[in-house]
This record gives sequence, C-alpha cells and structure tokens, in this order.
Amino acid sequence: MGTGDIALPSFKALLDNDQDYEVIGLFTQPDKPVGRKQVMTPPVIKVVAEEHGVPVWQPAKLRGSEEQDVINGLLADLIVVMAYGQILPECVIDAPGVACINLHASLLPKYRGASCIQGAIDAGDAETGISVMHVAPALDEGDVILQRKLEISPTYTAGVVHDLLADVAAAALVEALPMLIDGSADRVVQDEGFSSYVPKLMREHGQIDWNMSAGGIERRIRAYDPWPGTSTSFVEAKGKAQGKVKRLKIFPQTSVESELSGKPGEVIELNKSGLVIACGEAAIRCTNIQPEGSARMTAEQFAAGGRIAVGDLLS
RNA sequence: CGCGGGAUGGAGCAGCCAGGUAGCUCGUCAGGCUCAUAACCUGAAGGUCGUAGGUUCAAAUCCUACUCCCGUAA
Repeated sequence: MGTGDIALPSFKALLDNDQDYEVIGLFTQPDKPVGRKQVMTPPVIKVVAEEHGVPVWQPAKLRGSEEQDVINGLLADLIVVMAYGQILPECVIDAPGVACINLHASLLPKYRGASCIQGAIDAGDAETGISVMHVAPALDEGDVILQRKLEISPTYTAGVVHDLLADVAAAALVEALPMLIDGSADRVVQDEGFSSYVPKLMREHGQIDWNMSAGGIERRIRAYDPWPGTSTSFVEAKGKAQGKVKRLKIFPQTSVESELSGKPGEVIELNKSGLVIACGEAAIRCTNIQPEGSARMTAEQFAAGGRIAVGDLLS
C-alpha cells in the first residue's frame, strides 16, 4: 500500500525480488486532478504496478465492508505500507498472515506523522533515517523492527533527503523481510519519552516569520523545499500593480549573515550578491527567488527590476 | 473554458488607462580614474515591443483571435 513517490524504490525492490516475494496487489489513493489544467493523474506507483501486471485498487476509504472483503480475500502474508495517505483500520492490520509493516521516514519515536522529513531538517538534526515498524492502530506508534540512518548534510533540502531516504527504505525493507518471515526480527517498543509528532504541512506554513532567527529560517527554507515552499510578501513598487502586496518565494541556497542585523523583515541589502533580509536574530542572504506571477530568478535579476528597495519591510 | 499574473535590446523591469521621438537598473564592449578592483566616471553597440488580423493620418499603447510562460487550486 503506497501512494507517494518515496515508496517507489521499495515497491520496485519487491517486484525485482519476485523469486522471493509475489506482489499480489497494490492499494493506492485515487487519481487526482493535477496541474494547471486539472488533468486527472494517477500516482506514479500505480503506473508501475500496471506495467508489471499487478492488480491495483484505489478505494477512497478502507473502512467500507467491500474494501475489507477485498483485502481479506487476497489472503496476503504481508502488507507493506509506505506513504499511503490513509489511516489503516484495525481489520486491515490484522488481515495478513505474517505482519503488516510500515516504512516511516524518520528515526522513530521522533517525528511521528506526515511531515517527518521536514521535521528533521527544520530542527537541524544531523541525521534522520528509515524505520521499519509494525503497524499499530495509533499513528506511527508500532514496534520497530529495524532502522537505517542517513546523515543530513547542512545543504540538504527535503527533496534531496526524500530521494535518498526512498532508496534507504528499499534497502531496509529487503533487509527486514527475511527476518520477519523466519521470525528472527527484532520488535522494539518505542520509547514514549522521546516521541514527537509533526503535523501535516499546509501551504500557509510556508509563510516566513521574520522574527525567527536567521539559522532557523535557513533550515526552514531547506525543510520546506520543494513543498510547500517558503515565501514572504512585498509591496510592488513598479508598474500597474504598484502598491499591491505580492508574494515572494524564497528558494534554498541561502546563507546566514551573522554580522548583519536590522528590524525583522527589513531589506538591508539588494544587489548582485543577493537579497539580505534582517531576521529576529542576524540576517539571511537569499540568492534565488521568485516574485508572484514571474519566473524564478536570481536576486541580482530581481534587484535590476527595482521592484523593492533597501529599507522596505517584508512580511 | 477553475482562478489570477505575464510576454518590450543579452537579463530584470517602466511606458499602455488619457495613441504621436524606445526609457530605467544591470550585463556586454571601448575608453578614463586608480597601486588596484567586483568600486567610480565617460561613451558605444544591441529591440520585427509574443503571433496574426482590425480601427486610425499614426498602434508597444485601443479592439478581436491565437501561441507560449508563470503563480495558485495538496
């Protein structure tokens, strides 16, 4: 069961080991409208499944009796869940003969929940990883079978970590499965004392709070790339839209300027070497930005347009 | 037709509403200043104003259609 792209390598690993494991079905979320034209698009994992002749189900919910009959009717030995997008009802957890396991992109018990990768980067952790665990009715609280770590370099964005962890997950899964089947797998109860929970991110979480420290903002920009992204607002100084408030996205490749400071949100430098904005503590130099309605550009290009000036206050 | 923004020298933007000389900040090139410079000064090159029609004495500007780009709708 999976929907997100992070589950792809793991799914492919199962397909590639077809002498050991027979993939008898894929559960994934229904196709969704996507893009400017709202074209109905299937999850990539569904396309892969169909290419391999794996039956696919896309129920809007799992709790219905029909869906449960399907799941029970498969007589699966094992259910592997990753980035599926729905909470599993207890009857699904109990359906497989051997186990129902989940791959979670954090070192549990830290960062239970939806934005686990972002949580680790935002917090400035030096490492994160993949936890292979038994599924429990409470979200991400099941017993851990094994964990594999990944170092977070200070330049990594969530997108980079996501892709790396996807491969780590596949390796961890292949490692864990034989142990589960022969009964030698560990089963470690999570230490509640160290647990933390990260909520699902919403777009508005990407709004930068300039009262945060420059270091915290720098990490958040990396943590929220590529989604939901980070942005601030500026007042347009040029053209028809003069005086209007517009969004300004800020992309990674920022750096902390500990020597500089000012009123939080104040533009204290704008030239070819970047857009420097004062934070609650120190300042941050941004080099890659995108004004609302325009294409992504460098700070140098944005400076040339004269749409904001030193001294302007961003919010 | 989901909503909205946009297309103007190499880059980013003004100019359009109240049609009449192609503008600004950069970049590039040349020269100057300087011990020197990414700094400063002077000068130069470089534009079918997205495409196709229409209105007009005259269209970047007004009207119509089309193409392409971007944001947004987790």
